[in-house]
Amino acid sequence: MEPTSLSGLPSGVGEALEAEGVAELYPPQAEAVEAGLLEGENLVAAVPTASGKTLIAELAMLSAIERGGTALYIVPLRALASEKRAEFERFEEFGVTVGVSTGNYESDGEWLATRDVIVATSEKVDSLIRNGAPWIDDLSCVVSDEIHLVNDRSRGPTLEVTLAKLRRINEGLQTVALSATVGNAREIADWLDAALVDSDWRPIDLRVGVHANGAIDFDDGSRTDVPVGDPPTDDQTAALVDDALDTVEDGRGGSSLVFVNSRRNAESAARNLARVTRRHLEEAEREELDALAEEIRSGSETDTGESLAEVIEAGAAFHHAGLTSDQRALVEDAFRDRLIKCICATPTLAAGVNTPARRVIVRDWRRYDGEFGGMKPLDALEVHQMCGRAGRPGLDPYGEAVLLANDAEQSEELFDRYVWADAEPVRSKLAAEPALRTHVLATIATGFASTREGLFEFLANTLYAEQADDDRHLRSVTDGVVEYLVANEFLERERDGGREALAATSIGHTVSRLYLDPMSAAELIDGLRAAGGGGSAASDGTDTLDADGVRYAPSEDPDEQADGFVTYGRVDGDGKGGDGERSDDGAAAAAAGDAGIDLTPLGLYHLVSRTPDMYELYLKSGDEERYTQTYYEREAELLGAAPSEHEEVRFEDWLASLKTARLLEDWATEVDEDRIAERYQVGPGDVRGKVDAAEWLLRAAETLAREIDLPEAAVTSIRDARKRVEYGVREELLELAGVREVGRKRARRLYEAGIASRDDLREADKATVLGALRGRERTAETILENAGREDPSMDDVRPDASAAAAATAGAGTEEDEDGQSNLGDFR
DNA sequence: GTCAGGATGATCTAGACAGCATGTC
DNA sequence: CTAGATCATCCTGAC
Repeated sequence: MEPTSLSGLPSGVGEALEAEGVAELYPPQAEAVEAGLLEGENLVAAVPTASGKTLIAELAMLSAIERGGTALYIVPLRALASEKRAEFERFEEFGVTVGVSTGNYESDGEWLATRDVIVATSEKVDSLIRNGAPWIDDLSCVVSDEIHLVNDRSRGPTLEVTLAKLRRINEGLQTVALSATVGNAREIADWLDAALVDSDWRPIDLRVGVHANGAIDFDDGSRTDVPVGDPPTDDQTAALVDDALDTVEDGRGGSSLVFVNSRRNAESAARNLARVTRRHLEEAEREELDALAEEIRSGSETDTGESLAEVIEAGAAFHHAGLTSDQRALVEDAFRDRLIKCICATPTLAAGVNTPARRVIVRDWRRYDGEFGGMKPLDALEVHQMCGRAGRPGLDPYGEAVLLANDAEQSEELFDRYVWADAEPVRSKLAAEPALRTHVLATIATGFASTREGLFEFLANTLYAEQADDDRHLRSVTDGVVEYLVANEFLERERDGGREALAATSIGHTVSRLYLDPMSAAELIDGLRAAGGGGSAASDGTDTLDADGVRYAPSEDPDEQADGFVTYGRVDGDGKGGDGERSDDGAAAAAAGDAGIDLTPLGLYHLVSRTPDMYELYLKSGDEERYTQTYYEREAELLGAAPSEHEEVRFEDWLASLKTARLLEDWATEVDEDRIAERYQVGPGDVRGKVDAAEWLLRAAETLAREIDLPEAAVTSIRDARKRVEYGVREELLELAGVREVGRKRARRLYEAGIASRDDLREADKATVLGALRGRERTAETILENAGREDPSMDDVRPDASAAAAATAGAGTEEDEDGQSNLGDFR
């Protein structure tokens, strides 16, 4: 089937595809077309990675657009959204417009409505539905990429529910779902009332094998010797990477992708393999790599950045979530450009953007899992996804995926478990409390259901219902969740004649729209109420707003306390307990004495850190004592009642949150990034992640504080705390850091040079500004312009030396808690 | 006295979505 | 409490 013979596409598209090199549709693509893809039929395509799934999606969307409709493309990761946008934009010459909507990158809402194709993450789509984005109603085609992720415990249910909602809103909606090859594609197709294309076909051959005893046994029966024992390739991985580099096509050796099970392993393996890749570099490559390393170093002065730079110089790299998104993108691009010869990665890369390699090496096939209680073998699906990264279209005659085994016995096990095995079936994870908590609330708040029965009727459209023998379990979890939501006043029961109806309260609507886990919202509300809505921190002493003794204790309705599950996270008592005394029974004494607890940044950071929407920091050895100590010292700042120290698990969580809060506080007091990374033993990417999450949650907290009528001073405290994490500065720099192009470092330099505000920037002596900015004229001009200065030009201005000196001295203004380790600190 | 190298014990463990306001493909 | 790799530390034995 040739692309030009397809009907129903915008004119010229067929020819354009042909020009791209699509002479003939791949068999699965042709099968999809025969199943009515171009006529709006539903379709599930379960095919291997890189076998033309994207074209299937494109054909569906283009034909929908040709019929006058619009399409939505749902991706699992933000990084994939931009990748897909770039891909789809090649159809702009046919008048097809593309827009993206994700959490951190949003095209204007109205503008989006004019796009033909919108790319969004599943959470964003869910959020858009909750917030009533009008264009959702007008969609004619939805494509869901990587739909096997409904199997994911934490994020799968959202995709499942979102698809159910989209299909409910618009009965005629064409649904196209793309999946990896899974055990039960038929079931997914049945759920979506779709035709099924289930195929193992690939455009590039993939050979999968197991390496043991110096040779790879491939699934096609062939065997390749790759001896081990010749330093510096004296381990399996190194030997295989070396071997791949020896197979030269068009002048360059084959690249490898190594999957390992921890960040530490990724970094140490990269160091090890750098010795191998280094020997395969040419002079020109060496220079380019040096430039890349330099870019990494200038981007983030952390240990992680430094060790990444070091291995990059040798043509290797590691890749995991501790890297910033910049660092990751840089590594991915350089690998695609064939400059980096080998990446050692955690599973970030298996599900992420497209980074094919000549050879994939699955070094570790077990990973620690706390719930499982030990090292758990990876799912076959996961390993298949990794292996699917082997084979670069147009470069490799075939891809090779190699699993590593210690001996013949293990080799056999790996063949059975992964090489010959089919991927596991996808199972809905919807019937779990955390998932239902948020989706039940949203379902009612957005009017998809208004009674208990209505809820079940809606949930019958999910994959869970398709798979479950009966819905008793789902019903019982749902009932429990409804109780929880009612007890926390997110939902209320109404008598409507004889029937009992469910409706979202005003707060419930807010929580749904904020996209918060209701449990996070409950935690935030309880914490804020327990604080008594005191004025802002000692900064200005205006505590007048709570002078009337207003205390925001929770309601004392005894019914609410009947069930531990229902009242989880609520604060008992009347808020008149002793002065911040710790309560040993978990009740009472939440609020402090007469002055009320101020909302300090640390208190707020701790509050947001203990919500389920914040990923927990791990307590390492020694942390338990360290943060117990911190807890005693700063107990008065923390909001709400601490769990008793005897409740070990909950108390540990409390300390872990305190650790996160301290990290955020460090960030908000201008502690250097590398210092933070070292102190908490995290990567720069983790710091950014924590800061982003805190920013988001504090914004939500601000809205909730208004909703529950806390005094304006409390709202202001929250906003200031939020801005301080957002910019990473102390209070006095908030205004400066709000100026575009002024970050935490420049703000501090300007401040030390005597410039403290936007007005100062407009009025200040230019020589001072230039001096503070270390003589960078372009930067200084841009900043002055952004601050609204009439005459930003720096022509003929010479930097003021004393300002430069002050700025430099001020750059080290961080608190030092290590004390003796820093004798040079004269402050 | 020193140092290589083995035995023992301690330590640690993947990932990443959302809001909102601006400026950017 | 579960597992396994890695790393720090201590110990041994050879010189």
